[in-house]
Amino acid sequence: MQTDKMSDHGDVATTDLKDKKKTGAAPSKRRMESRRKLLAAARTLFIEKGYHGTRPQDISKLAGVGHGTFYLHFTDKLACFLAFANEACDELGSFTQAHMKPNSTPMEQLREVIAGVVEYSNANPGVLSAALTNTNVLTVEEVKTSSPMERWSKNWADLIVRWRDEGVWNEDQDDDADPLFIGHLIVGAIGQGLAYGYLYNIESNKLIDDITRSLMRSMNGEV
Amino acid sequence: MQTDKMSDHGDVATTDLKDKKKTGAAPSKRRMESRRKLLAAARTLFIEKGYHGTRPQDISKLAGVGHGTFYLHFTDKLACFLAFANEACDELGSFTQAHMKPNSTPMEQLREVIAGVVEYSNANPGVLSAALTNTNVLTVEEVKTSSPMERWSKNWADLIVRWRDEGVWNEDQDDDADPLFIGHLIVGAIGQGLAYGYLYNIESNKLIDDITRSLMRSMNGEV
DNA sequence: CCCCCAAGATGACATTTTGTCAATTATTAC
DNA sequence: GTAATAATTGACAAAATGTCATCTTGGGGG
Repeated sequence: MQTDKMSDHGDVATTDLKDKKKTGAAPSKRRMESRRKLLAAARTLFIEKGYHGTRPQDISKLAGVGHGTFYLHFTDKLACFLAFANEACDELGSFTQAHMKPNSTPMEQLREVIAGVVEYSNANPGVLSAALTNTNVLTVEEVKTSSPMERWSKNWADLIVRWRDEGVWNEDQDDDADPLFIGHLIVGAIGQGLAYGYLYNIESNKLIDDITRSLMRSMNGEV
Repeated sequence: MQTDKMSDHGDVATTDLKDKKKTGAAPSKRRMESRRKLLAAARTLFIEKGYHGTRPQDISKLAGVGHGTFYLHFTDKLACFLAFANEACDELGSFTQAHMKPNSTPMEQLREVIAGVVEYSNANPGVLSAALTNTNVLTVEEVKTSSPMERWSKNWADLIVRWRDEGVWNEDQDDDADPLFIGHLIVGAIGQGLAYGYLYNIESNKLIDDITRSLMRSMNGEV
């Protein structure tokens, strides 16, 4: 620990299986099951106790596997946290994807996606506020462009491009901002918007409406 | 460690002097100097290595004080991190305050504040991305309403109220959203906006313009 | 069905990190 | 200058992290 070897927490967006030689051997069922239990336990504990308050020990115990097994799957607590955050980000992505209604106005589509986020957040309390975070706090080594928030921003950027292609925007604009930039703004705003809603106990529908309206305006769409 | 005593990381927004009996005795000059050195070292290391990669040991050594001194000032690494984050938040507050030009339009004022944030961020690389973070990741015990981002959101809410009082907004609105809500959105958007600017090397003036324009729109002001 | 063996899991142990406190040094009040 | 108090220190104790020799499991071949 604290040795100066270049650490390898960057294997995040893909599999996170710690070792996995170049041999394309499929990970066995048994191995995958251990990993699944560990990640489930990690999720519970990171949400309940935070990063600081959670020990690899506790994760193994809750997962019902031996202590050493933890280190077969993750190099350390940080790698485990990043795996958790990425898993949550993917889950959120699929969940909101399923909320898309293809043939509607951008306003309605936007509202649907945000409703999806809020619904996911209600169904999985604490997950987003723990996972959808700037992982810079924890480490500066991670490949920044594959952090969960960064990936989610890209999803939004894609959506915005699609909307623009469909020509549904106001046209009196000379300043089409970079979709990726807008994506970042949206992600930041949603993250804080959810935090606000949670902290001050805002009713879901009001929260969805307010976030939708503000974002719609910031993108210069029709409200 | 991991004992079940109720831990006390909540003394954050105020002094963070770990003990400080009820006697209103002023902290001695010597004590304050130790604390200052510790916080300076903590800032350097948290930015350089992240939370995970920084040990209390390292902070004491870099600060040039004995190892035990660290624990005289902070209960643990988490308390130290929160003190750092709060200090940075206050610094940012003062810095942007100084950027306010009283007799100008909201648009100009908004731009000035954002320019202040960007300037601060350039002058103090890494500080905001480390400090202006959702501290939920690290701990769930902190009194949420006094987290750095929460406090910054309140500053923004005050500003928005002032602007509204001055009657500079569009009036064709039936939906004046809660200023505190807008404050949160702004803080989230700025945080991610800065991350974007840093990650993709956006020129400062363009970044300031883009953030300003988007936020102005989201608040339904004149662009 | 049973034997074999390699992937996987385990937990005792070694290492590293965190936290405490009796002893020491600096500061302040008189 | 001296006594009383505040602050610091680092050796040591407690706890967490990480390793690895050994054991277990499950699936393929006979």
